[in-house]
Formats: sequence, C-alpha cells, structure tokens
Amino acid sequence: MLITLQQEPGTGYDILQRFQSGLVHVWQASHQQIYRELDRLRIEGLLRCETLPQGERPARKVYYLTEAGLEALKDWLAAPLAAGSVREPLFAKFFAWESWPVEARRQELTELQEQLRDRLATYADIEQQWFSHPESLTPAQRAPRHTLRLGQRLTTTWLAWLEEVLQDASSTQDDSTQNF
Amino acid sequence: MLITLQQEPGTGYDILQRFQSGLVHVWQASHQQIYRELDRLRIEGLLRCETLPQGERPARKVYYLTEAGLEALKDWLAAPLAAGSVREPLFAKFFAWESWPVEARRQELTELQEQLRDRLATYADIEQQWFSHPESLTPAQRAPRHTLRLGQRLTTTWLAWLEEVLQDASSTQDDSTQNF
DNA sequence: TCGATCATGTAACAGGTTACATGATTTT
DNA sequence: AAAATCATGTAACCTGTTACATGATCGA
Repeated sequence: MLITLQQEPGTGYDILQRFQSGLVHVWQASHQQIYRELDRLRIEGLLRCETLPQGERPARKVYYLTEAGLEALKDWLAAPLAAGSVREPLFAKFFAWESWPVEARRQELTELQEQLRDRLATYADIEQQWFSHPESLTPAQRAPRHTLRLGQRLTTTWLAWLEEVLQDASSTQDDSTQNF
Repeated sequence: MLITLQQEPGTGYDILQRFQSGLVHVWQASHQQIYRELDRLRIEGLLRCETLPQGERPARKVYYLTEAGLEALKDWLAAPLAAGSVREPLFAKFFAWESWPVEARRQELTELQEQLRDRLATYADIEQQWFSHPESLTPAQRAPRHTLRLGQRLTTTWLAWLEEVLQDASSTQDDSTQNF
C-alpha cells in the first residue's frame, strides 16, 4: 500500500502530493489516512522516521523504508493480489429503471459523461508530463505508462457505452409508465 | 443499496441468492452484511418484516418496503451518485516494476487473464439466462442488459491490455537489472 | 451418512471517511 | 488583508471482512 511509495523517502505531505499528481488513477488517500498508516508502519518497524525541525514551523517527518520494510514490499510484490469485489452503484439504478425519473437519469448520465471526459483530459496531461518522449522509455518507465493506457481505454469504453445508453433511452418512449 | 432489492420482498437469504445469481457484476455482499443492514433498515423504519415460523426450522423473516422506504428509494434514485475513488492495487506493482520478480509478474498477469476469461463466460451465461430473446425486451428489461454489456466490454478492454503488457514484458530483456 | 442447501445470527477487527483542530509561510 | 499552501494530528463513525456459532432438511 503505502509501502510502494516508500521507494523514495518523504513526508506524509509529500506522499499526499504524489497521490494527487500522477497517481490519481492508481490510488487515492486522505491525509489522515496517510498519517495514520505511516505511524502504524513505523510502529511495526517497516519504516523509520527522521524529524527535521525547521525553526518555528512544524517539523518535517521524513520516512524511510527499513530492511524489514523492504522485505515486506518484496513479499507483497511476490504474492498475487486477491480479486477485488465488484461494486457499481450506478448499475443498481438500471435495475430500478422504471422508477428512475427520466430527467434525473438523463442528467446523471450526461454528468458522468462530462466527468469521464475530464478524466481523459487529466490522463492526457499526465501523459504529456511524464511520457512525452515515448521512444526513449526504459521498461521500468513503460510500466507506469501501461497503467495510464488502461485507464484511458477503460474510460473510452465507458464513454462509448454511455453514448449507446443515452441513445437507447431517448429513442424509446417507455416513460409513460412511471409506476410510482 | 439494499433498498433496490426490496422492490420485491424476500428474506435475507433470498437477497443473498439474488446477489449471487444475476447481480454479481453489480453488487456483492456477504450474508452477515445483508442481515445487519436489513436489521438497521428495519429499525430506521424503511423496512418492515413478517416472521413466518415453519415448524422446527428457523423462521423465515420476509422483509417488505415501507412507505418511508419507498420514499428513501425515490430520493436515492433522484440524487446523483458521488464518483467512487480509484483503487487499483495491481497498478501499484507496475510502479515498482524493477522490483517485481519476473516470474511472479508473469504468473500474476496470466492468472488475471484467466479470471477475466472466466468472468466473460459468467457474463455469457447470465446473458443467455436472462436476455436470450433480445427482440422482445421492454426498455426496463433492456436496462439491466446494458449493465451486463458494459461489464463485458470493460472485461474485454482489460484482456486486450493484458495481452499487450505481456507481449511488451516478454519482448524486452530488462530483467537483468533486478536491483534488490 | 455425508455434504449441500436453507436460514439465522454475534463479535472482533480492519479500513476508510468526516469532522474537528492548529499554526506558520507564501502568494495574490 | 485574505487565501492558498505547507505540515501535522485526534476522535467518532460507518462499512466491510473474518471468524465463530447453530441447526434443520434434502438428495446422493
């Protein structure tokens, strides 16, 4: 989890920044969560922390991976991940189609469309920022790029699907049968 | 959440079955979770429950939506959903590419491939079971079918991507540089 | 008779979110 | 003078998972 981030040392705040910049499509976490986790990992001995006081300001606590932390990371990399469970709340609404007010439905779907388009734009930004010279990428650099690519494709798949759904919904007059 | 399921009454066990049959790609929940939720919703007054004793066996508790429950459902349908946060643990491994042992990597990715193929097979089953006559579907029946379609496409997108990643990983010899 | 299915729960824990709280520095 | 950024945390709560626990019925 946070272990991956410890490949290069940093403060809780640094980690937050990293999550918010190029890693949005990989992991998200609030600062509270990060600090708590950091503290837990330190207690478990996977991290060690150097406190750099800086005059009046709150001290920067820089965390480093320990030997044990490196071990734990290796273990994590070697162990296959359990498949995550599926949770798609939007789909639930589709199962209540008849009770889903047409206007709310149309609005929700078009809003989602916009969000996905925004996401694509963000991906494009990230791509430009990190992977602007695709010829000269090492395998280790190509790897994170793959993740971005998948993000892009999944988003595109969603958008194509939304297009279809909106089309289908507007081309049929089922909405006389609001049975509430 | 569970409210959607209350459109037709049933016991906790019934709901579990429903989740496990056609709704796997929408929502998953353990029986403990369902029972707890059911109880909570009953206390909140969104559900009411009729206990049918059946001789020696544990009584069937059949839950029904109340007026308040219907209201809550309507509210939920009308309110747009908050975008879920992104969590893709697999991606994290890509960011630690160099430290990810080749063998573990290859195995994890091919296993995922198999899982996804299984998933597609499950989707095909569901499609046959529920939507075998696409001509005669009402809009309300087409709606859940849309969700299945998206599931299929997303899975296909994943598979295409995996193919590419495996190809890329095997076509380059970066793995002399295991720097642990 | 053995395992699957029907049918229900409790308790502990793990992970995540929201709200509350503080205070300096830098930019507008 | 106000707002954003740097930098850290606590506490309560909600959601979800795992483990533990029970017991009848039905088909192979």
